[in-house]
Amino acid sequence: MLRLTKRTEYGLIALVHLAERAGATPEGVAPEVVSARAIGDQFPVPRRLLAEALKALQVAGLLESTRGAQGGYRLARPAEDISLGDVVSVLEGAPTVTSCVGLGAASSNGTCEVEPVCPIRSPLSRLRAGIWTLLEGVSLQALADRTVDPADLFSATG
Amino acid sequence: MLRLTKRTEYGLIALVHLAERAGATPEGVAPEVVSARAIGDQFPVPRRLLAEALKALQVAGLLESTRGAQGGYRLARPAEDISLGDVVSVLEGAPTVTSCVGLGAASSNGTCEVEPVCPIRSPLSRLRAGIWTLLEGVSLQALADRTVDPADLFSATG
DNA sequence: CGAAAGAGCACTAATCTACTGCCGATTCCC
DNA sequence: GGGAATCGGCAGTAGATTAGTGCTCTTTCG
Repeated sequence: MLRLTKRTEYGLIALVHLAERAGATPEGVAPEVVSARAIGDQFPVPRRLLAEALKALQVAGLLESTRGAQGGYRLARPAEDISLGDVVSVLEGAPTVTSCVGLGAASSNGTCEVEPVCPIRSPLSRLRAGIWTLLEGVSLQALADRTVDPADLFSATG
Repeated sequence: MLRLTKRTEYGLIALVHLAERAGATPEGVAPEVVSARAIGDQFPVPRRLLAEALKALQVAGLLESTRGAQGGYRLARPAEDISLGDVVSVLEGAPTVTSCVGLGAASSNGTCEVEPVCPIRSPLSRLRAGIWTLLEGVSLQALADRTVDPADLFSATG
């Protein structure tokens, strides 16, 4: 129901946390490597799930991981260069906003132009596409900035 | 996964259809009453589910229904005055973007200010709130207008 | 009265979600 | 070198949500 999964939530919490830590770093290569355990201790999130989310983000290239003792995660890129679209697509799976999806078997063959139904171009698909575009435009940094009103997240800066 | 249910899709399809029909009407009290069956015949949607969506929309006051033969549905308000937020909240259920939801049992009591975790104000909650605000700003009319690029749905006019 | 069309009600199958546990591979610290 | 911390990989379970279908009742037009 227009909801994001816990997995995304956990990942987002971790990312925001990392973003703040990274921000505190003077410069250089972000020595702030935070372990999954550390995050799990700070927030009431199941460690295993958190670890999964982090792993997924690492595989996707949004996070860099350091193994072994003293290891942990850190942002692979500055928070400004990570869009919510990136994060959500990794954590929630593919957007499924390709072209004409949404009407089930009838339009699953890919040829949508001759589809007698396609004139409507599934409103929901358009909606999803719109939302998705928005997510692309908002950076992790903006989300992490708690001084920003959620309502303004997508409007002005992004 | 950030997805809207089929139910919403069906409802949206119906609404868009009705909006177009209503637009064709010269003026007055929209004689264009369309039956669920008629819609079901035009689009590859399960009639039962479509009917459920329509019923829900009627109960919520977005649609008006006429029973008996020759009956059907029509928009209770002009398409410009129906926001996607209205539609989605009816079809998908409550937004769940009240205040501090999203962290499960820990913050389910309502008192969130003393919550030791709340400093982060669950990123996902903020995200949801943002998306929701957007939905409020887009009218059914805008969605129905197929000349509008999905990417622009939320930006300019709304 | 009969047909059309909106309500109301219950049930099933499939998918997704959330969570948990255990062990192997790495790497730092002592 | 050994111990401990941490990431990484793999399997499985219980619950919730979603999608879909059928049948009957009530209302209303013709």
